[in-house]
Amino acid sequence: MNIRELALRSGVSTATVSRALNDRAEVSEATRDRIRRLASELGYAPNEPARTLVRRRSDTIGLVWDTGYETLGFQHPFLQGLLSAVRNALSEADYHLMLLTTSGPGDADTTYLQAVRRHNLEGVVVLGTPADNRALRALAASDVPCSGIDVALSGPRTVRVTSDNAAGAAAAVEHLYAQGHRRIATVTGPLYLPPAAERLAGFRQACARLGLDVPPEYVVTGDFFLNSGQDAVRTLLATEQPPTAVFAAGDQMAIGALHAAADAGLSVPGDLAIVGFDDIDAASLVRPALTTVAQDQRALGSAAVKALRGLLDADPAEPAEPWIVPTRLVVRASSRPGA
Amino acid sequence: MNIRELALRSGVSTATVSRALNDRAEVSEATRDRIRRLASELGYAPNEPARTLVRRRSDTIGLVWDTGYETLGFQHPFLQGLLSAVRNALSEADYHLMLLTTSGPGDADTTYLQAVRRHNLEGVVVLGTPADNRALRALAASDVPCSGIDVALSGPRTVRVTSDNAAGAAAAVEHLYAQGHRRIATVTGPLYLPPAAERLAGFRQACARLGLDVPPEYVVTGDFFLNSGQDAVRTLLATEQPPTAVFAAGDQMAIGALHAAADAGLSVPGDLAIVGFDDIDAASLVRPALTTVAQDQRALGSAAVKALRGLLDADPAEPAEPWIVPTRLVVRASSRPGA
DNA sequence: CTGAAAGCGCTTACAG
DNA sequence: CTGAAAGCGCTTACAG
Repeated sequence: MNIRELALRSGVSTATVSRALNDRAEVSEATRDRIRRLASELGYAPNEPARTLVRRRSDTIGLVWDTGYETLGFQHPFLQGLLSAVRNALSEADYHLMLLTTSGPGDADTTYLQAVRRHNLEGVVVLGTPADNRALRALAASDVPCSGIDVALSGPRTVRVTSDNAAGAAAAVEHLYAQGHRRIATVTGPLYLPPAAERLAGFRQACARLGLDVPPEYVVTGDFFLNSGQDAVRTLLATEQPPTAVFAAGDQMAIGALHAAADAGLSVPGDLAIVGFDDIDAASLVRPALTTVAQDQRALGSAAVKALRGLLDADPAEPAEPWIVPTRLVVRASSRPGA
Repeated sequence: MNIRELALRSGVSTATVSRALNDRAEVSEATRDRIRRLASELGYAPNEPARTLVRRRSDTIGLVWDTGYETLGFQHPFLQGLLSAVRNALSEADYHLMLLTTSGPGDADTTYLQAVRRHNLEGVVVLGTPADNRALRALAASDVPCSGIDVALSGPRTVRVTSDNAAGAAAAVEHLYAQGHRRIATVTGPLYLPPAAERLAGFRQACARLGLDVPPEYVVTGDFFLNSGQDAVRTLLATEQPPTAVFAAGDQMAIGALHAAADAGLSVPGDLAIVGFDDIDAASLVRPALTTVAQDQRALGSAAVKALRGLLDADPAEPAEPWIVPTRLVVRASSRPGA
């Protein structure tokens, strides 16, 4: 069933069918309704490749989801929910979604860009990928609109979407302060990563605002993985004036902190309160359940899509402002004295 | 840059360019090499929609990833890794991947099927979706080849890919037996789900083989979520002859079991050994770290792709055999006495 | 081994 | 408001 058959059956030309189906103003209401009814009766579905060919646009967005082959390094703890959110936001905006890959470990040079050209993709959303790969750099440097969630893409038509890391960290500190804590330490992520740096900045600002002293030994650098959190808290507990609360800039590190506290015979939150960041699945599974700064995956996904659409309409000359998405503090047992 | 320009620059016809780029036998080696070199110099990328239009095939596979809008119910604990695996396997086989959605909560009738027709998709991989939705049923019932990972699709050209649940459960029992346990209980998933039923069957078979008695109260039905595991173990510990080991058919339930043991003042694995299934992230984050039957996500992904390709070539009349992927027991502290 | 031509299924000026 | 015609960028019999 193609448009010609449908035209024959409706007794009009293919041009009229096309106009009816695409809701063009020129077609009379009666004809339009008749054709549409017939189309859905016959189960007619327009051939998208043909439409793309002639319209020179595909209504399709590409998705870069990780660095291809075997990079385990830094992975978003919640890529899954993020992907759903992006998918939903995109389909609400009537876009299709194509998953992009670099074909293999080696030749990953302009593969993303090639895919974009080949399929007439209108833009790309980049999720939780280390930005240091050639294919991605080439893509960002091109004129293809790219929206990166927690990825700082550098290029003429790129935009970054991120949680409000600073405000989230500050909320964690304020919460601990409200519980009576005055000696609050932090375990950071690798500071060359923007989210890690921003969370630390938010931590410092909040402490300053509240008049809390942050001795240098209260800031320990981790790597977002469990062991680094455990080591960091071990170190913190060995200081002369150990903290009574720790803000870990990622949930895995916070869980490591939980383990270190247990190893030291400390009760959480009684002897040491702990707050994480992200709200990964494990945060609500461990014991005590982890208080954490939750990222709003759905909002991130829809912001990424909105940001991308902004890019599509915008003047390419003007750099796009980053989109900052609010976080939400989820208080659980690891910081709640009453628990 | 399109094929006409490239043809002009190479001094041959578009037909010859097409043949060279598609590696047809009729073209002379010299011409082919010259054209290919020029193409990559000029950064020529063929227009896929145009190719799809004329070839009537898109080299693209669709992916159904969940039931669209807001179904939280049963979610694969590791959809993320699975998706990467499918993506990699597909791109190795030179297929592109399109993410499919039902447009919204209501009108999800033939949306998947429509998308397949519109985009000329050659098949669909279905991941961790409750199969009880109309769009998916319509898709499975059609002549579109569908490969479901842990989803039993019913239709003429469908195939199921799944972990070897029975063998995995049996391996868990054998491991516990080898540690000296003779009173082993299980917490199952909802038994209308094939994986849950198969894990229980494997558990029973292994017990029978080893001559272990399984009193009825040693089989408790859960729902794959944490609380049900916790409740189940509470119940088990209240029996006259409490088990010394528990096999939980999912990691979340196993973590719940850990909590129940802790609540009862029991040490794990000393007083109660616990083994889970899946190897979700949290399994290695909790304490004691969880012994579990790991599903091989990469193998599942590539099996899904192979199964789908098998379907593409196969005689539609013959029902496809399910693909069964081996699991791997990951021994951690929750069952290792020495730990 | 190569080229001229037809055609894949649509959309969109252009003319009426 | 509608139709005839051109054309989007490719591939593939067909002829040579």
